[in-house]
Amino acid sequence: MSEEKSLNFIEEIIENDLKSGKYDQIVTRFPPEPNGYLHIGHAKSICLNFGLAEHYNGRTNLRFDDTNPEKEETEYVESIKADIKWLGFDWDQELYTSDYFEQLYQFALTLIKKGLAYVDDSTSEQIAAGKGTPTTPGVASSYRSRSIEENLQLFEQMRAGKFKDGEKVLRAKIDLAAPNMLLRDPLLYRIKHATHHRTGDQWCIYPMYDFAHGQSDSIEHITHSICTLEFVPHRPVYDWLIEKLEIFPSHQYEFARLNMTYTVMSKRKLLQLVSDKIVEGWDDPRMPTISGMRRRGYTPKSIREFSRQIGVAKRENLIDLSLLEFFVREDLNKTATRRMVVFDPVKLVITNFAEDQVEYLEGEDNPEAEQKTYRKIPFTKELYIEREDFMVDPPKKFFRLAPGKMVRLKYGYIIRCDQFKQDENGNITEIACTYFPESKSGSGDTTLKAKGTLHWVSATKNTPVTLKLYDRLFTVEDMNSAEGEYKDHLNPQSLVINNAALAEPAILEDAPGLSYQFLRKGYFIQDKEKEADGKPVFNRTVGLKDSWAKETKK
RNA sequence: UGCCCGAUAGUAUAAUGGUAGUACGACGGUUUUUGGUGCCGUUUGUCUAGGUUCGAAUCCUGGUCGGGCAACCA
Repeated sequence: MSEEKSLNFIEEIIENDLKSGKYDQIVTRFPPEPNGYLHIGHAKSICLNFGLAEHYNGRTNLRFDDTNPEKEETEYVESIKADIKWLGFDWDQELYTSDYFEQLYQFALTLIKKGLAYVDDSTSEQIAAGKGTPTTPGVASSYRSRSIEENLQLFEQMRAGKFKDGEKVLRAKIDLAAPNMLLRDPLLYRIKHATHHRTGDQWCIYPMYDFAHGQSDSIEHITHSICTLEFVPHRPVYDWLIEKLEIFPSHQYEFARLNMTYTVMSKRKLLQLVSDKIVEGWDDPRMPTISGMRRRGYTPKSIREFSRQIGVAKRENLIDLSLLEFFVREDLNKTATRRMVVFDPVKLVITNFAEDQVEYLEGEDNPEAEQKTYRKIPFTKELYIEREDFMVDPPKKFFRLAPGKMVRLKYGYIIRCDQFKQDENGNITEIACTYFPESKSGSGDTTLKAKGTLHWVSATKNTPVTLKLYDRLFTVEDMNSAEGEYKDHLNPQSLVINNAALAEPAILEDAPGLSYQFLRKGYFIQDKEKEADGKPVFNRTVGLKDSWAKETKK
């Protein structure tokens, strides 16, 4: 980290706290609720929390915020841990808010004994009504004036399971006229006779977010508790509880959550996409989840770089998907193994090449690599090229194959198109070419020149592959302000399957998990699933930039 | 009509009272056995009205616009 970089507002706070001696070491935490899979928005938070601790020699706890047994599952715990590790971060301690249930209960007793909390028998409707509105103060329920002894007894009975769900709650006694609605006696505990993924049936009362998060931060001596903007109005509650409980003063800081074009980022909506089977699962490559992006071929580095570049601020934002794509291309360009795959094959015959001859050409695995490695590519009389790479009557700027024109076959020879065949509908069925042996790749011969270079595969020595071409899940840029239901804007083209593609044979020998660039096409990664007949499936991570496509649109 | 947060190119993000910069995008050029990559260049910005000051994106006041807050969710 030698480069001069300006600080974001949280880094400024930390540097000041370190300089002033307020803290010797910073402690952050990443506090996911295990009720869904992590998405790219969480990745921003993970990079922030873990990155800060890394940079300032602090530490970061992973704490599962599991105070709502009805929504939380162990499956989610495991996926969250795997995603954080995959992103390249290590937590100091693995913790659960449920580990603190006894401690939190004791905190609640402390509050009651101080006359700062009371058991309320009102229904949730009555409580909501009693809170008033933003412009009118709330009114106290008759239970607000219960004695400390009665509150203590009732709260113990709540824990002991004497009451049904919703019969009673514990509330803080703060200020029913506060302009901040959250200060109007917020709920601290509710009764839920539900089985918790870790504590089982040990508890039937569960703390609310407000009574769990800040206290957990305090127990762990978190110095900088970083969360998203929607918790700003909770901060006075956070501070009030810490003050009244006289515990370690953690502080909360808020930043704007990540929004991205053409996608949704709420766990509720993502869960719906999964349960309504609009996508295949949480790790569907179209999902903005970490696991989906991993399956799609995104790299941890590209996500970390993306998080760094988007910065941290307090203003609402909507980040261009193209920025994420830039970072994954940047990373993959340096690391992806090059292979040739013809997506839409059309036959090409080299008329002056021997019938049964197979010539093995050498192809660089990656022109950007410092240590060059090569693979063999079989070259034969009959080949396939991309249908779109041939035109009978091409426009001026078309650098590809056309009658009488010359192109280079990548890693091979320059060829000239002499003839072509068409069916009755005008579709090209075969192209006949002459090749020039002296133009062989690497020969250094420069007498012949070709403007374009095409990728190709042997017609006899290739392997069929399935290609899954993914695109944005939605058709609307800003899904937050899109009219109607978000499901109205699903992109019908978000997945296009190509069953006709043919790949060079080297692809069968490659190590699993390799990132590929299919030459002139895009970045791909092999999917975990194969076709029933064993045919490999490749997911498109992102296409290559295509200035020809842009040109043709003009 | 209460309280809170925010407002800098198309999108993000810097400038911490002293030359408005960076990245992505867009556009153009160049190199190239990937119409990829690399390299070079162009373009567009301080929400508004006052005030303080030699000097304001920055400080103050009013307004406008955007977001949030009245879950036994987090």
